[in-house]
Amino acid sequence: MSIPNNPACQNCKDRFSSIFCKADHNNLEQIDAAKVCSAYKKGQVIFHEGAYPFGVFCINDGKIKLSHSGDDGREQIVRLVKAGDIMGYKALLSNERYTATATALEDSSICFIPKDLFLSILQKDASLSFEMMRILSSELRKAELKITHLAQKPVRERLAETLLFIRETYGLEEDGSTLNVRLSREEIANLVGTATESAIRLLSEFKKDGMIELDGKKIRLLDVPEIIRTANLHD
Amino acid sequence: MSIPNNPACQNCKDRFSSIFCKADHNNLEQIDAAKVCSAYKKGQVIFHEGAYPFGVFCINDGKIKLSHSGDDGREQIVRLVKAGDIMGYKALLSNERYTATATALEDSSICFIPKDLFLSILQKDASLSFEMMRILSSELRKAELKITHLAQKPVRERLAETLLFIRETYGLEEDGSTLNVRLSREEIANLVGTATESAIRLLSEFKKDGMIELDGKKIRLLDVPEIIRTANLHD
DNA sequence: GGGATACAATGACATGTATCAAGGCAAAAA
DNA sequence: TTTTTGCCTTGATACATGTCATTGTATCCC
Repeated sequence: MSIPNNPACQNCKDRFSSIFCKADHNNLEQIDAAKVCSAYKKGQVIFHEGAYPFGVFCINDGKIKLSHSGDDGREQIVRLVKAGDIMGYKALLSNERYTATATALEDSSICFIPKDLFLSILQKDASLSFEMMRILSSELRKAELKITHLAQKPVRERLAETLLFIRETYGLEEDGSTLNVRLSREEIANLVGTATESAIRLLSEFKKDGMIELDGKKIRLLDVPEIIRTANLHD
Repeated sequence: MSIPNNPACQNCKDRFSSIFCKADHNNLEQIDAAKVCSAYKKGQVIFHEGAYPFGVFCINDGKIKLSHSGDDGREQIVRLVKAGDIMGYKALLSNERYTATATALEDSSICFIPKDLFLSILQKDASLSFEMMRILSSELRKAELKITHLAQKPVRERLAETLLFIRETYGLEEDGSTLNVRLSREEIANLVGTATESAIRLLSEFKKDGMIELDGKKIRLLDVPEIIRTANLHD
């Protein structure tokens, strides 16, 4: 299933960028003592839509997708998660079941922090809870923007926007142009909110127009300014 | 512009349902002393997308829409606000400009709470900030569900869903079937995320099918179970 | 290696929805 | 009243996009 290995939070390479960077030192020690870190293989599910949350997950290393599954079974990816991010907090805070499924996009190392501890520290540590609010606000802002674009922009623009979003989230490889994640065409489509075939067709167009280069699941962004123009980003 | 009238928070009819129901009594007194309550006419803008926030707004009475304006000028309604709700907190917490415009759907009475006071109380009052997180989580959950539905459901289903959403938010009139708000066809379309003409056409269909009754801007829900079925709600 | 399986790509087609245009109706203004 | 204005409504049309079907192409496993 998953191999535990417990790196100390105090040495976590993301301790300065994650939500816990603002946390009190004592609290960080408590978290470190209680957390359990596990390894997940690519494709493995960390938690399932509909299940009850027992804590939050903090990504030590790897990449995760969070997705809803619609009535017809098609999935909609609602968030991409990277090292240093936490996930599963929404269900925990609103005391409801998970509304999304978390799946590893590559082999990942993920820490689990028990519910009670996380909530009690949130009660005590004002700067941590403030940081939590900042994260929630920012996610909400992104979600509302996505709603507007889904309602108003054609697929072509949304695909271009999605490529830029992936770059922002996961960055580029050493060559400075290849997106640093491998997604299937279907996953890209589920991120854009369109049919797989449409995503494929438009990616081919983008390639023909010299905006991108395709090599299997590798995507190189050749002409970012043109992609930005295609995305029609004035917002 | 707007006529100030300052009802005491301690007697506010929504003090038990709003976010402040969990707030400490001392803090509530502070808020009461600092807040400014104003009256807004229907159609009046409370704050504008792109402006900097100086505080949060708490609805004393009335109904408000929060909307993004897309690139082409078309608006997308992202939230409906009612008495007891607060708005403008997202921009405040993430320390950014407003991403939406707030417009009164009817004559409303709205209190303004200055930024510094709100933030400082949020720092001190753990249960208030916890309540704030609950609200944010819940809004985020709704937004993500909307994203999935926009991406996957046809307009017909989304319109049915929107009618149910309006009922949930603003409730019904005394007759037990008329939606307790007057929205233009354009506003309904901007809530659904479709063209005005499409919304009109589908409303006519719903009427023909006996699900609803239309009388100007009044909408009566005649057959709620059938509307639920049309909305295809299994989620 | 060679079959099997999953994924990618492309074409043909159907259709939901947006867009454009024109007319109707009702409330407000002159 | 008549005019004006703002919405609502309906029809005709075009187009983007989803769906279905087929072939090609890697990748995995026995």
